[in-house]
Amino acid sequence: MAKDFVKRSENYSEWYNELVSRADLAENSAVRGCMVIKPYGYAIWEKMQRALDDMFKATGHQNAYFPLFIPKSFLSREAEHVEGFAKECAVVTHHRLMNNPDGSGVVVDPAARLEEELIVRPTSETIIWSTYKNWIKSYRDLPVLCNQWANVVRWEMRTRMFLRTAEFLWQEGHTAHATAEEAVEETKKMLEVYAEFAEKWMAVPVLKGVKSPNERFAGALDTYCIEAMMQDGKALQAGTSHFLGQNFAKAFDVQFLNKNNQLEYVWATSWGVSTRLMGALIMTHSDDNGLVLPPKLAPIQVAIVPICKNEEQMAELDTKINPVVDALRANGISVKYDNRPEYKPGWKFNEYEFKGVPVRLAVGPRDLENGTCEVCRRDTLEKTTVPIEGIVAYVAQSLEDIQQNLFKKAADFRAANTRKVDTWDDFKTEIEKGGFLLCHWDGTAETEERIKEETKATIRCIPLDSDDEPGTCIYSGKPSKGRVVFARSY
RNA sequence: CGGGGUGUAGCGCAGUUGGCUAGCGCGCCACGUUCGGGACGUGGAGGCCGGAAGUUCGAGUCUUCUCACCCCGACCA
Repeated sequence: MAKDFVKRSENYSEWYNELVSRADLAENSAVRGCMVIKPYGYAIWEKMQRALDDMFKATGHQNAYFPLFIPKSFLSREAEHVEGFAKECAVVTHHRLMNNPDGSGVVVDPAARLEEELIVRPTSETIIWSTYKNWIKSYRDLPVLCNQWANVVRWEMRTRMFLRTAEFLWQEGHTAHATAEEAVEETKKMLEVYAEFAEKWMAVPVLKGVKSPNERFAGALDTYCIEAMMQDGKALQAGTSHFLGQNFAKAFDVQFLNKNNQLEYVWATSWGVSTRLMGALIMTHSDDNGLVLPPKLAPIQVAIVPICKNEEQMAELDTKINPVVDALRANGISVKYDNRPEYKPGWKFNEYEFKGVPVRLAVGPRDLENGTCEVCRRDTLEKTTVPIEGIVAYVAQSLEDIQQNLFKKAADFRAANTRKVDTWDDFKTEIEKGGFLLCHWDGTAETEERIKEETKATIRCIPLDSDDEPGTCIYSGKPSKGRVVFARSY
């Protein structure tokens, strides 16, 4: 049991903050709104990166890198785009400091003012499309399928660890295509990649859908998204994939000659997921005993705790356990054998439990006699004593079971908190309970806006796999083509 | 930018109507006993009381100014 750890039911956001800091994932930095991602948290991010990067490569993408700074004039080339980001940009105005004449440290040298200010990228469409102009002349140059792993800055008012920080890490894919159809296909393909990653790796069930015009990315024709449900019933946008049409090609004059020797503007997509996924991961699985990690993303999959009274016993345990460590590692399982004498077993149990290590093995004198070891699963906290002989297979199976079980638990939770609502009165009471509400909507921005004002709920997405029949809008009573997903969100 | 709040040891806090040597818990260091669910004892280290100015014999405490951070609203992956 975690000591002095607030329960989810008591104060969900405090639980989240405490968890992030006590599990050693991240901490606040000296810079407002910016966090330090600690080694354990970063190790999880690296595992996510690795899996995603492999998937991007497998779908034909290459990594590249574009500058952190964007000339101010670039940002304003696409009207909607600048409109969407202008209010949250960090701006570089000078390039030199000087000693303060009064002797108190350094000040900005007024003589070093930049001719044109530079924006710290909030996203890279503009700098990338200004580059693509040089890369693309002919249909033979297409498609361009690039991704970059980068940091971006959005000067947010209210920040929260991983969920919304002023600087965050992400990947952004930027592709260029000869036809609209191909670009749309790319947009959807990457949404599928994100959904697969979320479900297979993170064990987070997601809803695939398209955003209403209101919630669309600034400069996109269509924004596809995956939406996850957190344990407090709120929605979290976990990834987006945008069909940008020819907006950026026109803004940066990127044209190509097609097979008929005619000039055409290039079609674009962009897609991204960020360190926000860490927030999704934490809030989907973790419990009142701390972090719970799906085995596929756990930096340590198995922690082994020896139990002994003295050095001789420890030496004996070492000789028994080291082969087990080797055997597990030979099977691709990441193991931490924690034989530090400074910490007691009970302390270690709590430590690895709080950090979400999926499987813990404990081996003590009792086990030495019986040729067994104790296996404890983090998801269920069940303990079983098993023969040490078949331990590798047993652990491998447990890791798989945990991965499945976490997904199933999350999927069941989502199912239990998703419901159809048909009247406005019901809507107002149901939204207070949290979760996803499937409702008819008349398709207008006005209705969406009203509902948001009155209930703080927004349309999370229009589900892609909706087979719902037409109905009438929950708010206006006007005709609706199908149900959309309403929820309060992060 | 509005409304509310907090700055005292690494972290969490106490500190009375101004009063003499600024405390407590956790953590940290040393030694010993412990070790199957966060051990215990003894000893120890650690402070510009956010910053500046003022009132006073005397300021962590009162006044003014300032800075930073947190919470609630408008913005968002």
